[in-house]
Amino acid sequence: MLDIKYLRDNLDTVAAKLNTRGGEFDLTGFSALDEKRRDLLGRVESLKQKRNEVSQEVGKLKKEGKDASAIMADMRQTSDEIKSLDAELAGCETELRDFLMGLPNLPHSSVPEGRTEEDNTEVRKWGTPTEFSFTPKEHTEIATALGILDFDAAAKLSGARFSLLKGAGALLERALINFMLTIHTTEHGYTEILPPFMVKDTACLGTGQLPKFGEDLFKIEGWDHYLIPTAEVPVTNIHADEVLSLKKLPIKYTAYTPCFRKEAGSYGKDVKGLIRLHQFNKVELVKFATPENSYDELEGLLNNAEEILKRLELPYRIVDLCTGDIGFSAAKTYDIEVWLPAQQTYREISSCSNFEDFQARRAGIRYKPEEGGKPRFVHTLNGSGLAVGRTLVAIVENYQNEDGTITVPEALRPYMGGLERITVLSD
RNA sequence: GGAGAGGUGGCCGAGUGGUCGAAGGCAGCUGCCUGCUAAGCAGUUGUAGGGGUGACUCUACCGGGGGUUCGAAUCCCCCCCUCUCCGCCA
Repeated sequence: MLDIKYLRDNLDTVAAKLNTRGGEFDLTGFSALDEKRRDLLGRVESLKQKRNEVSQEVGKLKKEGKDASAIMADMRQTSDEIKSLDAELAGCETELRDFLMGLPNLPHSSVPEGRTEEDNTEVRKWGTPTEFSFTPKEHTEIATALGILDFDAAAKLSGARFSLLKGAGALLERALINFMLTIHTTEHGYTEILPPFMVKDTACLGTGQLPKFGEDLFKIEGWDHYLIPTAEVPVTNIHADEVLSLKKLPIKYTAYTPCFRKEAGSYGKDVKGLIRLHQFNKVELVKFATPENSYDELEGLLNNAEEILKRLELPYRIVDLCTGDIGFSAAKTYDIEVWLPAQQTYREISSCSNFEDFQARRAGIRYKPEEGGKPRFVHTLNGSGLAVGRTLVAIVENYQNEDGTITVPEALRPYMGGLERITVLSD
C-alpha cells in the first residue's frame, strides 16, 4: 500500500510512475474521495467534541441534583447525527482503503522502463550453456524413462499440473531442499522457519496476494484460510503488527514450503513437465531491513540465491525486470534464470524482490529507528532460494548422459547418500 | 466436541456508567544528588488520524464487531484468541 499522504501531495508523479507498469491507473477519483473523508472527519469530530463536553456537563448537573433533561434531549439528536456521519465516514474509508489496496507499488528509479519481458535487461551471466555431444532431451522424457517421475500416476490422483516423484527422483527433490536450507542457514546466516501452509486472508492482504489476486489462490472451503502460494506469505507476516528493534535488523529467514497456485490464466503455458504445477516446492529467503540498507540487502539476497546454482554448477543469468514485468507488490525485482538445454533457453528459477515499505505498511511491520524515534515501516524483501522443482528440472537436463542416466552434481552427493548417478529405477 | 477462567499502555497489574488515556509498580528517558557502583529525590515517557507555519489542539484506541445511554474500559449481544480440566487424535 502506498502512503496516502505521499499520494495526496504527489498525485501526478504517482500516476506517471504507476503507468510505467503498463496498466492504466485512474487516480482522478482519489482526490475527491480523500477530501470527502477529511470533510466528514472534521464534522464528526467536532460533534464528538461537543458531545464529550455536554456529557460532562450532564454529569455535573446530575450530581448537583439539577435537571438536565433539556440538553439530554438535544444531545440525543447530536448522537444520532454522529451515528449517521460515522456510518458515512466508515463507508468512505472502506472505499478509500479498497482503492489504495488495489494500487501496485511504485517501481524504484533504477528499474528499466518497459512493457514486456522483452524489455528486461540482462545484468550478468554465470557459466556457459552446457555442451552436449548428442541431442539433449527434455526433462520429462529423461525422468519418465528412468522411472523417477510419473505424471500418469499424478494425473490419476490429482489431474493436470501435478507431479509424482519416485525413488531417486523423490530423493533428489528432498536432497535439494536439504542442501539449500543447509547453505542458507549455516553459511548465509538465515534462520530456518517451518511455517503453516495455510494462512488467514489477513496474511495474504499483508503481502499483496489479496485482494487483487484471489483467483490464483486455493481457498479452503467453508473457512477463511488459503493454501500458501509461496512461503513469502506466512514468513513475512510473522512480524505483522509489530515494532521491531533496530538492533534486530536485518532479520533473515529461510523456509521450505510447498506452494499452491491455481495458475489461472496460464492455460496452454508450460503444459508439459515440471515447470508449472499447482503444487511445487520452494525454499524461500525473506528479509526485514531498514530503508537505508534494503537495496544492499537485495543484492545480498540475490547473491545467496545465486550461490546455490554456482554450487550445483548450473549456468544461469540475472535479469533486471522492467517496469511492466515486476510484480504488484515489488519496487524492484531480479529474476535468476537457469539454462535449460532441451529448450535452448534460460528459464526463471528465482525471483528476488525489494518491496520497500509496501508490504510493511499493509501488514503493519515497523521498527524503532533509535531511542525516542518514531516507529517507521521496515523494508521487506524476499526471493526464491530456489524453486526446487525447477532446480530438479535443470539438473536432469544439464546433467543428462547419452545413455539416459543422470549424473548427480558433486555438491549434492553428500545429501543423497553418496549417489553419483541416477539410473533406471527397477521395481 | 463438553466444562470453566481470562484478554487493560513496552511489561506486570488495579478499575468502575460520568472529571479514566486509564491508579500503582517495573522498565525507559531527563535533571538533581553522591568520589565510582548502588540507592534516593523531582519531572517525563503510547499509537493512529484530523486542524494549525508553529507553540498547540481535537478525535479515536482498555481482544474484534454491533447495541443500550446525554455519556461505556465499565451494562447487553455476537465473534476471535489464550489458559485449565474432560473427551478424541498424529
